[in-house]
Amino acid sequence: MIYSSELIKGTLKTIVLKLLADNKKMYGYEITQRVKELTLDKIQITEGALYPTLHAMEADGLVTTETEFIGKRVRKYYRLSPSGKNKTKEKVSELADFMETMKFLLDIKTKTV
Amino acid sequence: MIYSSELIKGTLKTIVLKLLADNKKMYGYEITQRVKELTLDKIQITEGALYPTLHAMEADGLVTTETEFIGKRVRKYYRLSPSGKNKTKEKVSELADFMETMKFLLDIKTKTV
DNA sequence: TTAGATACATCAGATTCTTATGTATCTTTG
DNA sequence: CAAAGATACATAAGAATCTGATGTATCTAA
Repeated sequence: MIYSSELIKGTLKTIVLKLLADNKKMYGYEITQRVKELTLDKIQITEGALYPTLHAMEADGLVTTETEFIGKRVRKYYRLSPSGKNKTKEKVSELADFMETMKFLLDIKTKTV
Repeated sequence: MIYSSELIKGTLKTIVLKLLADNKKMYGYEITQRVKELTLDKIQITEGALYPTLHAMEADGLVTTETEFIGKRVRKYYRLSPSGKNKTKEKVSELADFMETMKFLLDIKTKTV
């Protein structure tokens, strides 16, 4: 089962930030594979969604980049900046909080009508 | 604190379905207020987002509607259809599953680099 | 009487994802 | 060794969905 894409909307940035916080530096393709692997294929980040997001994060100063060559092939590594680290904390705790709220909403049993 | 709007994207439909499952019938404005109240103002559904969603759910046969007059003012009640009830189960369990996965992702401590 | 709440609805613009396309290299397999 | 598949980047048209504004109308409380 793969989660419907709407569900993943809004969490992509948080996922990427968290992965970068745990792994010092990662490149785009690696992020897509890592997420796929960690979630047993249930979350599949497409490159069309990821690359623009990474570029936006770079433009926002949340990450810095380093280009590395593996043979003749280029790899672009992303690394959290200090403000990216702060952003990660914010986003992760906001998502954790949000999930608590959603859990509460979904468990409501009391009929009010 | 109000959750960033991206976070709520993708869960709106599920929230509405679940509320309808717990409350037989509700009208649009009531849904916005109930969510606001249940989440202590942390989730605020705007009418611009809600009404198109309700209309789409009606077009999809997930809900039926009844119009009622309160004085001279109209109220449009929404009620789950049988397929809407099934959809609710699907959506709620998918979201619960997704949240488990996200929790796991956000808690990853093992550094792999 | 006037501001705020109740209650519906639509829509331009913004954001963000999907899907496809494009380029290029490396590796595995028949 | 040729072809397919994986690795790795990137962009872009179109779709979907939300924001924020606007519009209409009624009811209630100050």
